Amino acid sequence: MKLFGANMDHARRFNRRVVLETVRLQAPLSRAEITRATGLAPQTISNIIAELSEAGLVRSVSRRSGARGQPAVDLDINPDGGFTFGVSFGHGVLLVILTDVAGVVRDRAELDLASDAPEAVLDQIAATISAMLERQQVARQRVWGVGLVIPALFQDDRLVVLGEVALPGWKDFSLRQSLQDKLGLPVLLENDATAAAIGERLYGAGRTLTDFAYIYIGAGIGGGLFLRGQPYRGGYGKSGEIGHLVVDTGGRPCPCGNRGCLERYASVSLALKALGDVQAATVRHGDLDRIATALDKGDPRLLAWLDEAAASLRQAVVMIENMLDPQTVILGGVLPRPVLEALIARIEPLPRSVSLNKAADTPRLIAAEMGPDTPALGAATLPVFDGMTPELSLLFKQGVVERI
Amino acid sequence: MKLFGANMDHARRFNRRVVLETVRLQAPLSRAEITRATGLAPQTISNIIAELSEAGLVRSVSRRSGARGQPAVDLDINPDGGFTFGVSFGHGVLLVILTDVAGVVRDRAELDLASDAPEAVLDQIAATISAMLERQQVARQRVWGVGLVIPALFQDDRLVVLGEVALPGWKDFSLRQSLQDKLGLPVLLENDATAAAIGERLYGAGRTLTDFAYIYIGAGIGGGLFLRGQPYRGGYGKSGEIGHLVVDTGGRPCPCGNRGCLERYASVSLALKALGDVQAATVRHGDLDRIATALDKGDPRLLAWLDEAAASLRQAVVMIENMLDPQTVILGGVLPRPVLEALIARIEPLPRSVSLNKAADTPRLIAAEMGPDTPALGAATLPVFDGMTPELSLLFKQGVVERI
DNA sequence: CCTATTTATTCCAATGAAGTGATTTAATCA
DNA sequence: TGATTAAATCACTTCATTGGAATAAATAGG
Repeated sequence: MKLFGANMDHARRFNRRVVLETVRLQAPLSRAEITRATGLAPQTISNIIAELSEAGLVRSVSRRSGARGQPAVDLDINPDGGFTFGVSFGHGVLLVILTDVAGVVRDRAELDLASDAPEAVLDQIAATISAMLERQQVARQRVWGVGLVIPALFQDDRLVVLGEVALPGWKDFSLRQSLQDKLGLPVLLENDATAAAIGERLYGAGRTLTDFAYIYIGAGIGGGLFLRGQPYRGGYGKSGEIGHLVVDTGGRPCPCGNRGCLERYASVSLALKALGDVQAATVRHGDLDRIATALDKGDPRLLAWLDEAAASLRQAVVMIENMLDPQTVILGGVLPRPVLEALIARIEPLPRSVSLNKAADTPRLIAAEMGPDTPALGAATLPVFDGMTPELSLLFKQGVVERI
Repeated sequence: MKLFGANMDHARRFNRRVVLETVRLQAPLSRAEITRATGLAPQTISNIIAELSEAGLVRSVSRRSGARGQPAVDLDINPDGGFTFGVSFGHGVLLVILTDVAGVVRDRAELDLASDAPEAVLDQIAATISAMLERQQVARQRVWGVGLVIPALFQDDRLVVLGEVALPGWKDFSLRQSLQDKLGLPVLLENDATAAAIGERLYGAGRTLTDFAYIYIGAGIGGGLFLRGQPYRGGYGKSGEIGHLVVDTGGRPCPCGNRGCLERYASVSLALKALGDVQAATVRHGDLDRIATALDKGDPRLLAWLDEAAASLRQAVVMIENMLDPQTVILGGVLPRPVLEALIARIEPLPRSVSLNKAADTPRLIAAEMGPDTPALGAATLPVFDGMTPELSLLFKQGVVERI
């Protein structure tokens, strides 16, 4: 265990990020307001804003009026200040999106995978990214980085397989480094649930939260944790494997070796199976539409799945609450919004837990705000998070994305 | 959500703590070694050590020899640099211990509570502390603070009651502030499990760990989390309520309203009940001896309890692992060491979880190193932790204990 | 035994970050 | 129109870390 000391340069970078994050979360706001929010001196804020404007990350939007005194100049994040790519990949579909640092999607491409081999996939990603940059007239040096999301767990950039084997040939492939070398851009790798949690934190239901758990419903079930304002990845980078929380002692057997795991009751694969899909291990966009339609029509097979999924998720939510006492639990994933809401309606009311007597203004369970593109959107937020979020300990190890 | 900026003074205090913590964990070591460990310049370390020696927190112990070059001067923490009190209180017994900053117990007193009223208890604590200071010839200004541990959860220094009501009259009493005013010393309040986790982190099985979960077996079951090198208290300060993790769906009813909670299978109260104790809601020291004796004699009633407790704890450990992927899980509490070890032996082998394929050098489940005095020992470490541990975010809000 | 080498530590001045206090700017209020 | 209020900036100060040179004290080798 090594503890690093801080110097002025660390403090400097830390403060730029504090200011940037404050602007991002509370824009529009003035220099004077940033001063009050951060506790830094007005002069310091003035200097930092000058630098951030110079770098094109922050812009002046308007003068305020109506109050006494010199009118405040409102600032916000300059959307053209930077761009990121989000790549989600899994189950035969490759989704690439281009967003700006304000979180607006600028371009989007959905492709069928030509091959399952790692090298071929990376080539396809690289080609798509180049084409998008060309089409949108974005210079490569204005791209902060590329987020890559895969529905799996990692340790040191390599896949870790817990239950069934998903992707043969990928296990010992250093995905992140290979793509980074190929693109000449910073690449960040994350599992789907954590990426989704980061996305919700930056632009969605978690904007103002520091501590929450994200339950990701995809082909399987994943969990992303945000604790003390930072994603929590655990001692070895594999936290949030809530799909294997036991919600029914002695219940259905799971490939992980235990019985009654959450994933055996609440995944999209199971919804598809309930709807009569034989090959439900993979989830494609059309499948999600079918689920939405089934809900619309009140298909009893889907309703039965909903009930079962809700019952098991209810258990999981209470476990998460009792263990972590989060501000809230966010339920999300690839499910269409109406299905998600139907699910939440069935999960409630929640049983007693430590979260019971908390302030009433935060509900215990809320729906994620990003839609079915969540994995790619979450991926796209990774470089923004890496380059914007203030966390001293991260500044000690030179981060992947450094823009200020 | 408010983000604070850093200034030179923050960096300064942060660095003193980094150095102090490095010395604490790796002593004996030289200035040059601290330089390499922290990444700070040799001159900086020299200055900081000069200051810390001046303040009496660090001392030179010896010159090293045998190697080339100017011999290094070994440093370590000066035990006389400061003192703390640990007070644990619950179930009719008050335990007060005096320790130095190196973690050595200097004095100890076990008292029966004269009364259950808050004011009377605080008076008794204050009197005991004054007597100890007198007896050990320790000046009050050399005391960093007092840690107070109660087997309950808090929110803003007030008790929060989840299931049964434990202490009538205490619910709306501002314990910490009252005792602090009475003593004229910084007082820190914590629940038993979190305090025990902090204690293990500073002086016990968690010395070199940054991420672990502590399962506290007392009258009930509590959990303390240590994440990213800091205790994790959750969004509202009530994390770690693992006694109410459901380990047996539809199992025994629990006062919390659910069924099959861990606490219904694995607490010391239940062990006592199994041994025929009718009034098992409270646990006294004699009770623990009885449990140890029962194990010694192979009492089948205790063995049955051990098996049941082990089965439910096994579930809980796997849940914790899958949710948090900690470096390890520490099992501790008030149980005598042989009983704790018998329990661990019965919990193993652990089922599959994300922790399965981690580096083999860290076992998945280990026993706590502090004995039955754990609550008070943990309490005593609270001021040390507060005054020594480097965490920038804590420095923003003026901490309770400030010694450097 | 003496000198070169190695390593730890300290002296002194430089750097560069935030902070301070006075000043300027630009609005509303009366 | 002048007083008041608040935002933002200018010129200068403060101070913790840093960098480079110097010093101290041991071992290694001839």
